[in-house]
Amino acid sequence: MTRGRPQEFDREDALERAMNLFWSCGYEATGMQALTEHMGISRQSLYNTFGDKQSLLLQAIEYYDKFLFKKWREMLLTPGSPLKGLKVLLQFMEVYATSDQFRGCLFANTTLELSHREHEVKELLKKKAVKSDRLIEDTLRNAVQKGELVESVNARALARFIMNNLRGLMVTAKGGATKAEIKDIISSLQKHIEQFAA
Amino acid sequence: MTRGRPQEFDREDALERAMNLFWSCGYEATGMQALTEHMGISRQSLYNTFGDKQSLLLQAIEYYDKFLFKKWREMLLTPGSPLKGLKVLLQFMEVYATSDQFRGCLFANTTLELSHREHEVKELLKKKAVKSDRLIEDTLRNAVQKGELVESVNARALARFIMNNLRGLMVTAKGGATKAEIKDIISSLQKHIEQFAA
DNA sequence: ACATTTATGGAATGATCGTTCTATTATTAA
DNA sequence: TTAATAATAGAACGATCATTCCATAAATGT
Repeated sequence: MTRGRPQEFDREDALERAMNLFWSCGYEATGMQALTEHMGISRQSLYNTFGDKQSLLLQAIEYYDKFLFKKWREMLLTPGSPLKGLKVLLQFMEVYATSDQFRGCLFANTTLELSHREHEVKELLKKKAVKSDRLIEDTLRNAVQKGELVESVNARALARFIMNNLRGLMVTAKGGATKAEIKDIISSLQKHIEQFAA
Repeated sequence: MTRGRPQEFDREDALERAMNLFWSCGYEATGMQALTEHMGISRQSLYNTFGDKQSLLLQAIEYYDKFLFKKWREMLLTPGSPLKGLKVLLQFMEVYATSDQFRGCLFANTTLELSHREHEVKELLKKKAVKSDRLIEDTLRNAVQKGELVESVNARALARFIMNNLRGLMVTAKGGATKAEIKDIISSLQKHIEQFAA
């Protein structure tokens, strides 16, 4: 069917590298030259495969989405108990926020940098934010169903509250907060959730 | 004493305009040409008075600090009761986060955009973050002293938790959250605080 | 009058930006 | 072989970036 020379580089690999550069440096600070070098492909191949810079960012965000939610789902599901899964996630966020390799969240970074002037980017990020909220909300509903949380809990509001705290953590941690500060925040959030334990 | 032509423009006015531009557009997206136009002074005057772009940003952040904490202190103090003052502040943040003129927080915006590569900027922003935490912490201690909060409350941890939520709100709101989402978050935060009411 | 400081406008710097074009080579399917 | 697709390198695009230099005019204190 298809004719012509096949693609040599792995599209996913190149995209992952682009994602990492956007994640580490931000959108404006990441130049096309740095991208080609870090992705290991030529300028033409980049434009042919991913389009212009903004289009590449959108695809990098989608890749980050896949990458992130896979990890989140693993943490939320594997412990068997939804509430324990949530604690694993929060514990992981604490470790990440206090690590030397911390570079925030690509969603949060890009939201603050671009959402006010790039409508297409904003729309995509809005969907991802809703998706995050839903994932936590579903986890909370599972916890209610398994009798781990009281039925009177407002799962949607609590999920939004938790996600708001995680977004805040991305700012607090990037601002150079100490480990003690991060621990205080996660600990407070844990206790807030335990309030609704059955 | 001083000889020569006196400065014609008002330094504070020009700085406020610079702050507003950085606040609305971000650091990288704000060009020197846009700054001179919006500040109403010539390029030379800008460099003579404020130094280079990064130096101008640092001064704009200081101006924002003055501007912000003055407003916060007013809200926290005027109602007479520390706890009521805190509620006024949270209510104000809810209104701001759901307004059409919302443009986030200059501290948060700049933290995510620059703190990972501009050490001097990061240091300054770290100080402002600590200052915010302290302001809330002091308010909470006043509330304890006035018998509005139980003595067992960990004022420092709670202050950090509140500030983390406000930072999160700056991301959540910029991501295009609905008014219902913002209300859920502020409402949850209010209830969390009321937990410690005496 | 004189020295000093500021303001203004224009030109120029060198660098980098994202993007496109051209030309050449390589690898596939028909 | 031929047509089609992809890879690479290099040049060039026009635009914008932050910054500096220059020349000139205006307003001050001594």
